[in-house]
Amino acid sequence: MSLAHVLLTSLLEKPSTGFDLARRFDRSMGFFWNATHQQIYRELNGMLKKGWISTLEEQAANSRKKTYQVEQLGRIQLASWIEQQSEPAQLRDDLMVRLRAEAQLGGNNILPELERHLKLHKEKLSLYQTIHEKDFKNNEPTNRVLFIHKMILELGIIKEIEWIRWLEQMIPQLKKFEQTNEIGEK
Amino acid sequence: MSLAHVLLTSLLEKPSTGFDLARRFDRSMGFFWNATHQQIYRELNGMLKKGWISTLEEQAANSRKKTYQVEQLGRIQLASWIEQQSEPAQLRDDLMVRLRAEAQLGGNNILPELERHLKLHKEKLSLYQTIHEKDFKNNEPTNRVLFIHKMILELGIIKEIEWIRWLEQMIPQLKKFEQTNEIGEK
DNA sequence: GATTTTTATGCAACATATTGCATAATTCTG
DNA sequence: CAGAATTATGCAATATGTTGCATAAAAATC
Repeated sequence: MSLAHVLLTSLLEKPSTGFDLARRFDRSMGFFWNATHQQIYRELNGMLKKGWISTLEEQAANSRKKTYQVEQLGRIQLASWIEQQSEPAQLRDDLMVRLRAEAQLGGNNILPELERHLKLHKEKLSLYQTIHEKDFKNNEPTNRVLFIHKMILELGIIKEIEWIRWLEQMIPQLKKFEQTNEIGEK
Repeated sequence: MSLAHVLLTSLLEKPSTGFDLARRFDRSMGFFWNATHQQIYRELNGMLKKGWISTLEEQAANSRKKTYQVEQLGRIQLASWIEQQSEPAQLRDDLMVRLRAEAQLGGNNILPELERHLKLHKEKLSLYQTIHEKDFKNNEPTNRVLFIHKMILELGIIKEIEWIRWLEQMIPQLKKFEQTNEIGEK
């Protein structure tokens, strides 16, 4: 159960509302974890009941907005969770399944989807690069926390670059097979 | 629900038992999809009920072993599923969460885990490279199916290489921070 | 100032995944 | 050939994730 621990980490950085957290998942957080607002609200309520987090009292009474902060119990929980081992993230990549299925069944309808993904990866890369420029202009952060954040972001950037490179190799070669077929049919 | 479609694709390649399929997930299949034997058996039973697959009759009667094959309904299902769009796989990487959490809480206990992951990625790379050498000795497959299989495998290889490269950059730099701390404390 | 959009939270139902346990045939090993 | 390891399947309980819907305050737009 690490969604809870992602949220705890995020809340340690800055007390936030569920909505804020959801937004952060769409940005810097998003490339190593994702969650819908539903999951986030449910998890926040769960952690509140367990006493890992609490709401700030200073909220305007008429608003539904709730800002959460980490309690001592949450810190202890997070610290002990860090010690645990975990296996490398295992992929579940729909596009690869489709590619392999399409290879098996024949047809050549996968190209538009590959091109769509190429575009999406380029957009994501561009987003990460913008964040990188904004947050890490100066080359070598002396601060350990900043260094780790920088490295995590750079891993995200590398992954997007590799996707783009792979797709840009894949697409023209699949097109070649398509042409070969057309010629063959004539 | 694409586990079903992974299994269909796998069964199209070769009629298999649940156990066979589970084993294949640990190998070439594993880097773009994973599943426990539990999920696989449950899904196979589900697909059997829906008539997407059937068992081969020729089984020895006294054995519990069941070999499944794809039915016409399964083929149709798979073909129509291929047409659908899907978003790029979203990561959920425990190690990145731990890194960021540890950055936030302080401490420097994450190094052994990073080193363990480095070892695991090297092992996986080595496994993929063995498969690559075995299956794709000749450089350019003229067969479209083989070409796709080769490219998928190469994506897996690239990803492992990038992990290794990243971890090998990360580990010594974190060690430097550790040393700096020790000197600071003297 | 009425309407739309964005911010903000949540329930309920359903789908999918994980974990621990249980079972039994088959093959390997001493 | 007895015992251990591997092959082979599955139930039940729990945990986690997704989808569709509902609500309402606050801010922006017309």
